[in-house]
Amino acid sequence: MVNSRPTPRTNGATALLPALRERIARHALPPGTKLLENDLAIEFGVSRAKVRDAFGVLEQRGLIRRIPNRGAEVARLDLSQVFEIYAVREMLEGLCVRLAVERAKPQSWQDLVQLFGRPMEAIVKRGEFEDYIANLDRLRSRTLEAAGNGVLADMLDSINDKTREIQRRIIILPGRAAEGLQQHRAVLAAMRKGDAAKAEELRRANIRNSREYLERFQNFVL
Amino acid sequence: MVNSRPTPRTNGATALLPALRERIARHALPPGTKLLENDLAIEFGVSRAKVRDAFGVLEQRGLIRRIPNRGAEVARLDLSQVFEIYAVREMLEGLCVRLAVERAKPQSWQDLVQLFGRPMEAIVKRGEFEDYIANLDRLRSRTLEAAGNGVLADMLDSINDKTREIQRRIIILPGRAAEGLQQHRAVLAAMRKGDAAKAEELRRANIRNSREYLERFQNFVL
DNA sequence: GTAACCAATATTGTTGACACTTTAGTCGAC
DNA sequence: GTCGACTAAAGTGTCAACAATATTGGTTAC
Repeated sequence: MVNSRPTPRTNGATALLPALRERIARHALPPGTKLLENDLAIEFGVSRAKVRDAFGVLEQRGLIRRIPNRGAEVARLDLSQVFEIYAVREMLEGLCVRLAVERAKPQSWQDLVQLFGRPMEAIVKRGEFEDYIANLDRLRSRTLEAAGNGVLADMLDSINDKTREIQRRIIILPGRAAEGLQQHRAVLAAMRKGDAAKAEELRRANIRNSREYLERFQNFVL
Repeated sequence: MVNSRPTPRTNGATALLPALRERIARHALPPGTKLLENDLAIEFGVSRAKVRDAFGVLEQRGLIRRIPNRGAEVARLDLSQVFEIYAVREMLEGLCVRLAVERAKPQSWQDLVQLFGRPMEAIVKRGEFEDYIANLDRLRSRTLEAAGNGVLADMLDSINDKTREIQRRIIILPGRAAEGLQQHRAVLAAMRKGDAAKAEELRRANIRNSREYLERFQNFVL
């Protein structure tokens, strides 16, 4: 049994897919959870066929695994897959930042530069990880938007779904948030100056660094 | 009506999805072609539901476009999307070559170095584009395999499906095959020496160059 | 006590019928 | 002759019943 709330009364049909994506990404449905077509159909008030359709999409995105006649379960990422993702992510996030800098006016980053100054420092000091992550997402989505590349956006989205929870666990590792903040500041400084190449390299270094934390603390994170 | 052969007597159910992918990628089904669920169900000897499932996957991969109640048609790539793909492709193919060089023994590329010497030169001279492309695919799949990154492989596969036909048209542009061959040789030389960084940069330059051809001859290609 | 079997149940897979939407064509008013 | 409303046809979307497969729990033989 997955979840016995009667219904989270949003419009079921439309909400099904995004809702599942969300739950899987945040590990509200942790890896290995069996997904029963009937239960979900009832919970969301849709037919089983629709649930099946949604499963198809989720499988394609690599969020669930389906075994014929045995149903679907939330996909488990093993360490090697995570590292594979990191290698790709480093390239794509770097590209994203570079494109964003090339296409947007340097002063358009000013508000983010400021946000990542004192306010973020305070957030890190107080250990307010939720706010930290929310601001990181803000930076991320602003950059993606400025990059103006839909294909890239799709790929990064897909990667993000799979590693959101892992990123959260890395952020709360000792010293990581503070170190990450320094790096994001450096990236933003380069963006603010309009130095696309430098911003790209700094962003890549930032992701490599995050990856190193994962490597060091992998037992804790996975 | 899409195709009225009674059945291409492979096992329908299994063959449906790859077959459609193939036909779309080679423009056997050109962009804009309407795909009728019933016709395909009959042609492949499967139920409409299966066709629908396959459509779901194809839509997710960006190969077809579905409009509610109006059916599915082969997706049209406009120029801006193609350039978006090229930006991503440059990064990912570069990564792919770098990983391959880092993980494989340098001498493992020897046979490809030789293939891309005299034999390929002769192929280019004679304008045997099919063979040229076949060998390019060989290089490509060897590199992907050596890179050993499944996530990357999926993404490049997906990109390839969408741009296979365009790449073919670029290759037959005046001078492109010869120029491309020089570049691939340079990449392979770096790979053979085990110089991952150089191989990556050369591969990226190769793709940028291909992109420039597209830019220059876009009216002919699209 | 354990292992092998079997029946009962739960779950997924498939099918066909039906409802809804769009499209194309026809007829008639102006 | 042209425009619009109506009708018929074609195609997609939905659902519920049915079939096939896997799982569970209990029973028996050893």
